[in-house]
Amino acid sequence: MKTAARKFKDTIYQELSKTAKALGNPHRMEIIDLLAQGPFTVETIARYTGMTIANTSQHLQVLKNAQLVAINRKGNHIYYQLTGENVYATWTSLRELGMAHNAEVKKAIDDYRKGYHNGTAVTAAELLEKVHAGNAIVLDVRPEDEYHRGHIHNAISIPLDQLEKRIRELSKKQEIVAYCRGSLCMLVEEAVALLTQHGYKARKFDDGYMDWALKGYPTAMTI
Amino acid sequence: MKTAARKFKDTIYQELSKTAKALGNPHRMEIIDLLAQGPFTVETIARYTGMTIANTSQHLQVLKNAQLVAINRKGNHIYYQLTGENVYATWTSLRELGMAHNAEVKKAIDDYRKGYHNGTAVTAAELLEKVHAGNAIVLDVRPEDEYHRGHIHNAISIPLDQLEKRIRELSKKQEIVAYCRGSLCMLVEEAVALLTQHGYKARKFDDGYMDWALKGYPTAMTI
DNA sequence: CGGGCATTCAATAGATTTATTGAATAGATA
DNA sequence: TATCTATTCAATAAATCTATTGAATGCCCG
Repeated sequence: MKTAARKFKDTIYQELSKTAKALGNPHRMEIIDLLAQGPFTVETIARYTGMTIANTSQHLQVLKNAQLVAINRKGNHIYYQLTGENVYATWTSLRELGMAHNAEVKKAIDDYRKGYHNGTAVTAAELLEKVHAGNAIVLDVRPEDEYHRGHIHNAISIPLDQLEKRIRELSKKQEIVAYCRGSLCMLVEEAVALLTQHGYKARKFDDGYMDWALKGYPTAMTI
Repeated sequence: MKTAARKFKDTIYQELSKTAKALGNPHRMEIIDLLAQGPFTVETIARYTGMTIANTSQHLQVLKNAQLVAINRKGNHIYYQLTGENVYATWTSLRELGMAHNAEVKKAIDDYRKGYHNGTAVTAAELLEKVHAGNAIVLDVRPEDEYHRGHIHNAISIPLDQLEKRIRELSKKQEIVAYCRGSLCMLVEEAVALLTQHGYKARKFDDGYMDWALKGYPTAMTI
């Protein structure tokens, strides 16, 4: 026979583990990571993650049941978004833990970054100084709507997929510091490689926008 | 064909989800919660969680493979312990998230508390007043070492497992406000029930020490 | 060296999770 | 009202996770 205390604990841990289970799938982790940038439709999420629509929807239902995401109808589309900042905070916590304890993760990131030969990254403190001094072009290479929702103060937006054809908008004389979402987002690597290749003085800020914003550093948004 | 970027993401999310998966089981969550108190043997963990030894061992292997716990031989026993503070930090983050978003959890805690018929809890503001006025005994029922690391200003320490035999140290005339860790810790409920049963005027402060300290209310520590 | 004890391993059946498929639904638009 | 479109549901087979059992391992101590 179980004591009341045992039953209580069983319930609590059972319920709490549901949250962790919902996060414990690679596709759903990628979805959380993506939704941290803002609300997206099922179709967009599916395209980003390379899943079928039906499969994506199914994973979104799991996240919704665990109260990690919520929906928001707009016209013919349904936008999914995180239910709160604490969802992203927990995902960050898990990511940090994984990155600290899992050698495979470290190796994969290292290998991928090394493949680009993009030199060392600018630190947040260095970038803050550059932003204040105004002696560097800060370049946001994320998709444009993510830029509009929030970006580093004084940054300009050229999404990666437009960078090649719009590259003349940039100056070869000033240093360019490019950034994207951060941590696991590798848009910035491709951007810096492209810029360097075209003779620009480009460096990367690979902490990304989320980290910058979380530090309370200056941001802006356009409406 | 998958792009290099897609392969990279697959690897990363696959690996990161392993950590979340390891945490995504009620038994393993309880083990993590227990190991936060310090190292324990398999047998102790099994007894505490109500599992068989073999099953406990199996879950511990899962946690070990995910690098969340490590072993430490001592004589004939093997002690399991968390591999770092960040493991507990992540578990805390998950717990907070679950408690914030999961109605079942809130309800279970509520119901369990109600089962003790310990009356209503003292709010933090009320307790603050009582502490200032000095017209209540503030009683810390956590294990003694936790009391020493930090406690509510002017609280006295009688760990729950010593309360029955040391109960005469308390006065029946003054109101007693007991507290423990908070959230999932139910020591305080048992303490108040015991005190009431012995004719003391006891109430509970069930936010617990962590909440009190986080509010910036007065605390003290002994060395 | 050998008995005893704590822990792990291996096998298995039952439960849960996952991706895929094609059909169903619910809002918007006309 | 009928049609269109984005999204969800339902069914299924394959994969993975879980608890249980009993046997195997490895370490201590006499």
